[in-house]
Amino acid sequence: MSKDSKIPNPTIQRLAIYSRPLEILLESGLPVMSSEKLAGLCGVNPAQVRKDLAYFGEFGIRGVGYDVRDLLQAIKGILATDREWALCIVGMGHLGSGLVQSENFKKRGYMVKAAFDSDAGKVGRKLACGLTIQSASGISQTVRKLGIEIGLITTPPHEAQRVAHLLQEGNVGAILNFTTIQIRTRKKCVIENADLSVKFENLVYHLEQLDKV
Amino acid sequence: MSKDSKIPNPTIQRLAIYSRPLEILLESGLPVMSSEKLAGLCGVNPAQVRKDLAYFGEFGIRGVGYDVRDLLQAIKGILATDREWALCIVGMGHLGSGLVQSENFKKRGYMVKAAFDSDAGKVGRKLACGLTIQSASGISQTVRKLGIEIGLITTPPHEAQRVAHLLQEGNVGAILNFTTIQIRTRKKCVIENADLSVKFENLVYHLEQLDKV
DNA sequence: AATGAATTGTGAAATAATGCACATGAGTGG
DNA sequence: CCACTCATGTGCATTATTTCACAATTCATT
Ligand SMILES: NC(=O)c1ccc[n+]([C@@H]2O[C@H](COP(=O)([O-])OP(=O)(O)OC[C@H]3O[C@@H](n4cnc5c(N)ncnc54)[C@H](O)[C@@H]3O)[C@@H](O)[C@H]2O)c1
Ligand SMILES: NC(=O)c1ccc[n+]([C@@H]2O[C@H](COP(=O)([O-])OP(=O)(O)OC[C@H]3O[C@@H](n4cnc5c(N)ncnc54)[C@H](O)[C@@H]3O)[C@@H](O)[C@H]2O)c1
Repeated sequence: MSKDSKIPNPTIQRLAIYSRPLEILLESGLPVMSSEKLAGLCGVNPAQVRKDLAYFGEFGIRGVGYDVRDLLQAIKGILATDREWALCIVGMGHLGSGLVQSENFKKRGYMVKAAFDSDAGKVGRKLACGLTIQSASGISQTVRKLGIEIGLITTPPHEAQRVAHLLQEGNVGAILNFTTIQIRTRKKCVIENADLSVKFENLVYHLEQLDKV
Repeated sequence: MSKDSKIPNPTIQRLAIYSRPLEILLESGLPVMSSEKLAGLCGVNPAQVRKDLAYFGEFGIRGVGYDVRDLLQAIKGILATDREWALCIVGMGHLGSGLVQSENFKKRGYMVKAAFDSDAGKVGRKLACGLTIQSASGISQTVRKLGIEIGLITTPPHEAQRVAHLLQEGNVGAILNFTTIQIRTRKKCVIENADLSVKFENLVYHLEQLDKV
C-alpha cells in the first residue's frame, strides 16, 4: 500500500480531480458519497474510483460509501496538499502576471515567495500581491535563501532551460514549466510540463476530425 | 488515415510536442532529423516517434531520416494547425486577461474574436489587442454571428457549466476549460480540460515522494 | 558493383491501465 | 436472527500503449 507498489500516474491526476467535487459537496453538507456518484461527476468509471483509492488504503464503508470529509482529507494527505508550499515565478509577462495575481494559489496553500524577470524595466515593479519583481540574476541565491521548493517558468521558450538550471542551483525540488520546450534535468528534480498549446492542438485535431465525419 | 484505425490520444499530444523543436531546427537551417535525435529532444523513445508518425503515413527516408520542413508541415497538416481558428474567451479575470494579451495566440493562428465577462465594471473596457470586453449575456448570439469555433472558459468554476451551455448554444465545436470542474456535454462538442491545479498537485505529490526516500 | 553504416517502418512481445463481476461486509426491516 | 439491499474492495480478463528487434531501404566509400 504505502509500499512502492508503483502507483499509476493517471491515478494521481484523478485523485486531484476527485477532490474538486468533494470540496463542493462538503460545503453543501452532504455527508456520504458513493464511488458511482463521484465517478459520474468526474466522468470516469466507478471501478476506477475504487481502484484508485485502493492503492492507498481502505477509505470507504461497504454497503454505505465514503464519508465526504474523511475522503477529502485522505486525498489531500496523499497528494500532500494539506500543507503549504513555497514557490516562485520566473518570467513576469502576461501569463506569469496572470497566474501570480490570482487568488487561487494562496487559497490552496501555494505561497508565492518571489517573482523574477530579466527585463530591467520590470525589475522593481511592485505587484498587487505585495511582492516586488526581482532581477533574474539573483534566482539561485534567493531561491535557496527563501527555501523555495517549487519554481514556475513562464519565460519565452528559449530561456527555459537556462532558468531551470538556475532554479536547480538554488535547490528547488520541482519545476512547473509553461513554455513549449521540454526541459531536461540532471539533478533529482521533478519536472512537469504544462504546455498549453498542446491542449490547443489536441482540441483542434479532434475538432477537425468531428467536421470530417 | 481517414480509416478510423483509432489513433491513441497520447500520440496526438506527442505530435504537438515534436513540432516545437522542429520549428526551432527549421529556423536554424538544419535540413534533416532522425527519430533518435527528435526523441532525445522530446524525452521519448525513438520507436515511439516512428510509430506515432506511422499512424498517418510514411514521412521519412530509410537510412537518412526526416526532412525537417516536410515533417513539420505534415504534422501541422495532421493537427490542423495549418489554418486559422476563431476563438473567444469567457471570463476576463487574471488568467483570461493574461492569455488573451499574449502574442502566442495570433502567432499560431488562433484569432481571438471576442472576450466576455459578466462583471459590469469590466464590460466595455478596451483591451490592448483591440477587442472590447462584451457582456456575457450576448455569448450565444455573438459566437454564432462571428462563427467562433473554439471557446475558452476562465470564469470561476461554478459558472463554467452554464457558460459551456451558452457556448454550445452559439454552436462552438470545442471548449477549452481552465476551471477546476469537469464540464459535461450533451451536444457533439470537443471538451478539453486544462485544470492547472491538477498539474500542481501532481508535482507536489511527486516532490513529497522524493523527500520520503 | 559490392560492402558497410545509418535509419526507417512495423510485427510481435512486453508493459500499463482500465473495466468487469463477484465475494464481502454494512445497514435495515421484519 | 435472518433475509435483503447496497456499495466497497479486488482478482482477473480485456484493452491500450510502449518498447523491442529486425527486415528493408538509402547513401557513402571503395
Ligand atoms: N500565454 C499563452 O497563451 C501561452 C500559451 C502557450 C504557451 N505559453 C508560453 O508561456 C510562456 C510565457 O508566455 P507569455 O505570453 O507570458 O510571454 P511574455 O513575453 O508576455 O512574457 C515573458 C516574460 O519573461 C521575461 N524573461 C525573458 N527572459 C527571462 C529570463 N531569462 N529570466 C527571467 N525572465 C525572463 C520577459 O522579460 C517577459 O516579461 C512562453 O514560453 C509561451 O510559449 C503561453
Ligand atoms: N489563475 C490560476 O493560477 C489558476 C490556477 C488553476 C485554476 N484556475 C482557474 O481558472 C479560472 C479563472 O481564474 P482567475 O484567477 O482568472 O479568476 P478571476 O476571479 O480573476 O477571474 C474570473 C473572471 O470571470 C468573470 N466571470 C464570472 N462569472 C462569469 C460569467 N458567468 N460569465 C462571464 N464571466 C464571468 C469574473 O467577472 C472575473 O472577471 C478559475 O476557475 C480558476 O479555478 C486558475
